[in-house]
Amino acid sequence: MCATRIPTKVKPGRRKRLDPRKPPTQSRAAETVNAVIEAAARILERNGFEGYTTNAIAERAGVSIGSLYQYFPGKEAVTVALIERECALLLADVIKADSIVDYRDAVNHLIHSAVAHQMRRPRLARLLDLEESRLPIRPRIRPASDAIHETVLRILSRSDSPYRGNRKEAVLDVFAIAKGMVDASGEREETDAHQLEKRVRRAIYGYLGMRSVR
Amino acid sequence: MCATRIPTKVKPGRRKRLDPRKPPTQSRAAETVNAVIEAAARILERNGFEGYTTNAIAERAGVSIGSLYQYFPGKEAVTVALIERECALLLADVIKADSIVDYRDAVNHLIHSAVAHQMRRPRLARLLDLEESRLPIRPRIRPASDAIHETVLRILSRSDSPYRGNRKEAVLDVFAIAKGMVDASGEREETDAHQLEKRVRRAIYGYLGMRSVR
DNA sequence: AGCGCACATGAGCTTTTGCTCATATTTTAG
DNA sequence: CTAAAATATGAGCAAAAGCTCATGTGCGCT
Repeated sequence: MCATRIPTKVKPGRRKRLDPRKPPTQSRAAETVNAVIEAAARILERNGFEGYTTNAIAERAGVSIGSLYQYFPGKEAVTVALIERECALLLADVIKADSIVDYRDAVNHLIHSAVAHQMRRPRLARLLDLEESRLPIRPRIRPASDAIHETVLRILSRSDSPYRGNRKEAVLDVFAIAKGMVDASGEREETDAHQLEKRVRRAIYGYLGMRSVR
Repeated sequence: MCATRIPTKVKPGRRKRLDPRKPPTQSRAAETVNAVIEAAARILERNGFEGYTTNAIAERAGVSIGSLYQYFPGKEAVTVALIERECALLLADVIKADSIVDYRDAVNHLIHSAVAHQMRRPRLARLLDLEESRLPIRPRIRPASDAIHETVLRILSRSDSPYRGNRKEAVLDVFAIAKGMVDASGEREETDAHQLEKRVRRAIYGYLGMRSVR
């Protein structure tokens, strides 16, 4: 019963929240949240952006659409959560470079992390990169993203680094090179990570002015 | 009068055409087509994907929505036409590398073309790159795209090229490097093309095993 | 002049998709 | 055991966007 629906007036200027609505407190709620995020990942992997809708995500997750919206204010929030998750995974690996003493080995580890991360779920990684640059989502993803950048910056700033240029710029460029090559490789469905890694090393060594080892 | 609308049954499997519907024969029609393409470019440049709709494109072009659909079977077809146009522009510049005798100069020209192309309308170029990899549009864009790749391949295959690896692979990698760096640079709204060009050269020289000039 | 075809128009229909809310179920706490 | 809080459900609304078609206008040709 009850009255007809009051039209939802949304002021055009109003920004949509991208953070989860309620932090889940019970474990079943946490499961729901995870199921939703993983479902989103699987849909992206299988069908790309085609059919990447909230209803489809909820269905695939085996939860109702209402539940999805209980924890995420909108579709983009799900994507952001997914990006955060993947980003955290990458960070966990990247950060190990700090404990590698040899400069060259540390750089190699960074490159390896990037390539391995993209090769784990290539299509997903590539599509998330696209989404990340398409949406102005930055704020929410920043923490993890910044931590990664800072790690790379730390490596490039070591006393035994031969690099003498603008280091912050170098971090961004190195990222751009790796991302560019690795995404392109994923797009044409290459599978040989080792082979790709060698090529990325060539480009980055060249950029950083490091001599290649024969 | 006449019956109620017969619901347009579209089989899910049916592919949508991406090529223009009718080739315009009169000059006013050609003008319409151009206006639509340029309107699409301007909307992408100004507002990004937000509001990039067929209705908006038609309105901005100063033509009716019906006219748009007379020449383009759908929104994506407009995007494809726009990409083709930009791609042709790039090709026209890239192809000049063939007549540059010195190998290093030729490579530099290629890099310069790529950077200049992206700097001309940075946001547009970047968004089109995104669309290009997001949509499975390849078939229509292939001709121009292939011609560009072949030019690069020709340069890398010259007898005085020191590069000894898999050349087709190198073409793709060089593209990936340039595109990655240049898109990233556009994203953070850099404006110094010359500066960027130098950095791209470092990476590509490194990849190709060319010595940098001091 | 006048016929025919290319071109142009835009109201409005269909589809798609994001999202809400009234209600039901489960869990936790006292 | 019971009440309250957390969680789950899904029919269905609203908005946005894609697209059609009946109709009108202008251009070229004989």
